[in-house]
Amino acid sequence: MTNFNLVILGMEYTYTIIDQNATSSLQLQHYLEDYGDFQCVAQATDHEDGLNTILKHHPDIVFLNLDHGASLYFQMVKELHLYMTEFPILIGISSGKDHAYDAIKNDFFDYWLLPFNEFDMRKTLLRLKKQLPKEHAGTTLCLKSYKDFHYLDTDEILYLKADNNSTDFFMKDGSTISAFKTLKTFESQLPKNFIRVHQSYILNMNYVSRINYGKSLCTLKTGKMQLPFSKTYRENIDSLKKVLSKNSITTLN
Amino acid sequence: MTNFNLVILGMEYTYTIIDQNATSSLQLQHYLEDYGDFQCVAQATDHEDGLNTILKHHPDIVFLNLDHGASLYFQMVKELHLYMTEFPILIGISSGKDHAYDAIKNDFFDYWLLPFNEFDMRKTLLRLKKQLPKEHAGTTLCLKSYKDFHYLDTDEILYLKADNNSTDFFMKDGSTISAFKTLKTFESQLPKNFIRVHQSYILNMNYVSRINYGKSLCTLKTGKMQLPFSKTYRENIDSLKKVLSKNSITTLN
DNA sequence: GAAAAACCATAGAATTTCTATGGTTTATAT
DNA sequence: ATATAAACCATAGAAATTCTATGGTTTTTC
Repeated sequence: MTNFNLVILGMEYTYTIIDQNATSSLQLQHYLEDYGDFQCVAQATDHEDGLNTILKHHPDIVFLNLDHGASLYFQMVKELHLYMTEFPILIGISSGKDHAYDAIKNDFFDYWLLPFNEFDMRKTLLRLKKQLPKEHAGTTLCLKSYKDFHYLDTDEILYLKADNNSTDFFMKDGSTISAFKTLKTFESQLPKNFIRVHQSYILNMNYVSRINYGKSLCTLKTGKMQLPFSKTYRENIDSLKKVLSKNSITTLN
Repeated sequence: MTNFNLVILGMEYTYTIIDQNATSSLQLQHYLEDYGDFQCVAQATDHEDGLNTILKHHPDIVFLNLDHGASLYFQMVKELHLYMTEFPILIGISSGKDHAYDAIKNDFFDYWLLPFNEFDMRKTLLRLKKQLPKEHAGTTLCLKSYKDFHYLDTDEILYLKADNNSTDFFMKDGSTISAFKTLKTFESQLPKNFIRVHQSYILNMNYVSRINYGKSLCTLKTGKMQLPFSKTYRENIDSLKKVLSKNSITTLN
């Protein structure tokens, strides 16, 4: 079910627009760009070019302007089934409702009336996200020992500390859990909001409230605990800063 | 994703019809009855009753006649979202195409024009089956020993023979594979086309070409091999006969 | 650049999974 | 119905896997 495109590009949906009208095509592109989460992989202006484009790029979504030669487009959609198993999501675009019936018959996901209406578009895209929930990054980690399976919600982990061969998990509720594996092994297993900042520490970005470059310390939201970071992992600290800055207004000097 | 109804009733889809018109409702019911795989769990004649019915029975599919008070039905569909997570498949029915646009906007799966057209209906139902493929009964069996995982396509298994604590699998290609488990354990693990016919045998119905009640023997298609069945498993032999007869013309005396 | 700590390979301990045995129950077939 | 045969079950020891401690090596810290 999960599309290759979605996997390698993270959470983004890829799409293709098939539209004779360059203006509406561009409008749509701009909107989707603003919206985020969508990436244009190709465009086409007629059904033949469109078929080729879809087969070449396997987009997650195909937008079709049905105003000119609708029947050819519907034919194209039927032909697509000959070649594809993972079928793209189809969204029709038209200045009238005349093609709505054929659209539903051809398994279209939605139908937009021109001129574009941001409200309608937003509704469709939200419905799409609801229906195709992207792998919300394995948010649970399993520590197993023999027949014991310990499932941790990674959102509950504040940070990890290396202790020779084993690793201690420090949880939000104050508990600590030990696992007999090196910190390095968890570096690759944990979701990307976990970053290594020190020889002995991996921390959950979601709990960092402060980065002090002078003292080389990160402060956590919970209990104002302080953890060191070091030169080796400077790049990770920078990306941490970038993520944190994204959602805040920086008070500069 | 798998609906509770679907699980306990095997492969059948449950449905509800909401239709003021008793005639079309009955027509639809009859068609679905003939088609098989569909089971009516309730009916309603208006949007209020319909809402209640859907929430009570959680049908897999809801058929809606939109000819009278379409807007009320669309409102009902919107309200449904407040209460349900596993949303039913919606199929609109109408004498005209006027509601097709609203239907697609409300996430309808399909839209049928009255009078009913068997071809259209069949197409929709096949599309539905394609999209919601029922658990096609784990057709592959895994024999594991330590870190060795041996996957068998159950379609390749002719029969199983007990050998004290272990079980021998006799395959289509002539090979035999041993597993250290009793025949009984496989009785429950294998798909339902496997039946126990003897203290020492389980066989794949798909390879049975003959049942001889006089000699208490089953003959297999491959190599004309003969396996005994016994009194204890007489009921299973009868259901085997029933299945085989279903797809053949019996020459009676 | 010295000290500390993570990392890695390995070997023995802990645990689980598998197979053989004998006794018990159930099924077969005359 | 009954003697015979074979599946079934529990169990115990064997085999395989998984885990943890040790010491040596490499990397990191300050």
